[in-house]
Amino acid sequence: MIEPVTQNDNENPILKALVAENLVSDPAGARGRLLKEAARLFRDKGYERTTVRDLAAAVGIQSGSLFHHFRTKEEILKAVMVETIRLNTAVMQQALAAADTDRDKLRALILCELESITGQTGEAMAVLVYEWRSLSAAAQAGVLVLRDIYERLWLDVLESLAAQGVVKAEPFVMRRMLTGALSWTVTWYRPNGGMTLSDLTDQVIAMLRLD
Amino acid sequence: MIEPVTQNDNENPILKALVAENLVSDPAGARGRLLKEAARLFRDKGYERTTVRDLAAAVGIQSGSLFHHFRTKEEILKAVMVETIRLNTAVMQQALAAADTDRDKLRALILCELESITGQTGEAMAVLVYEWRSLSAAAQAGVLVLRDIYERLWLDVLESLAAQGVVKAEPFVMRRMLTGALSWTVTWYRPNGGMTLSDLTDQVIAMLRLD
DNA sequence: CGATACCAAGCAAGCGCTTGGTTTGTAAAG
DNA sequence: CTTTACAAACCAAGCGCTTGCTTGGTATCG
Repeated sequence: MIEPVTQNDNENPILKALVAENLVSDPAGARGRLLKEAARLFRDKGYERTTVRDLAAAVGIQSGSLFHHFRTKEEILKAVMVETIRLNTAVMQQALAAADTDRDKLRALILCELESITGQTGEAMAVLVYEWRSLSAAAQAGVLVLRDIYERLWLDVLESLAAQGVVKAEPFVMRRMLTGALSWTVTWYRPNGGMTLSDLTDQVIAMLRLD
Repeated sequence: MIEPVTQNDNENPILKALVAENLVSDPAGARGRLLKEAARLFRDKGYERTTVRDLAAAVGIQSGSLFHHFRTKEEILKAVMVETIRLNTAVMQQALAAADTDRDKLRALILCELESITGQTGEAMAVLVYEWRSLSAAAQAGVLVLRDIYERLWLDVLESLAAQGVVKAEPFVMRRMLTGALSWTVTWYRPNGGMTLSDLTDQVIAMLRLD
């Protein structure tokens, strides 16, 4: 059996709410643990290089037993993406609500996305970005609906800043540039390198000359 | 035999010079044609999803015949990266020489990189960025030497702009952000979408508030 | 005539996934 | 409190296929 693990996702209330609504798998449960390990493996090695035997070994079961929980390997990838985007959308909405000005909101968005891409908890966001083409067209369509909601959060803030003249570039272009810039951090940023994610956020703000 | 193709890489003098020095394979020759097709396939489908049979079919030979030109599949990936970086370094150096101010130089760098990432001719730059982890550690080290030269071109300009107070972020952080932002365009930018690469460059400049 | 470029065939390994059967947790029935 | 029943979770084995790569032989050409 996939051993139940002592809850170290320390009581995140947002996560708990989503688990209660059955929108995200409990990370202490079998399915949740598998998805978490899958996210880490997919991020580190890529979807194609990760075998079902790797996935099974990561949670201590036989490869065939995986297919008791998921019908295909791709279904695992899709589940990682769907649950990740749900969690991060919820986290972001809360961070936005806590920010007053549009500038603060943009900073909150940047910090949130950095945390979800490079952080320990949300290793799956990078998967969502870089393994997109590994997903079949049919599965992509399903995830896209959720993704649009997420992107809306960004565009609303950027469009507001553009209306104020603070941002000069086209919001949708700028968002895509930021997507690339922030997700790319996963390849080079290391938390123990003397630079915190808050520092990194400040650097992005400085680059955009929004301070 | 890999059919020699009528030279449609229309007499690019930089390319010709590199071919003459044996630093880059002639795209009209067998090896060059293969590398070009490989770059396209790797960019579009990813290294892992591209099989040696795909590569062979793209140039009209049997899969086994590939190994007459390259010892392993990975050697093809490395060759694509090495030749790409050599070509793009040369192209960039020329573009830099033609620019007067540091602002103009940065604009030239951005436009060059966009062209090499999304353009028809240099489809391989995206491979260099996104298939990096598919390369073995040993091969990475070899390519890294060339990559450092390329990155130096960027850092020199950014450090100069930082010294002038035009750029507020740390140059090396900013370069990495730009790497991500620019390479990510390969996933969404389409040349026939009403936006030229020059327009896109302007958007980046506007985002950085350098106009 | 020798080197170069290729083909036809196929090997060993690894892939995603299936199968048939066993263990384990749960809960009602005796 | 035990027994019985059953579904969910898992294992051991392996199937069919694809993968990167090898081999032995054959054209082609200076």
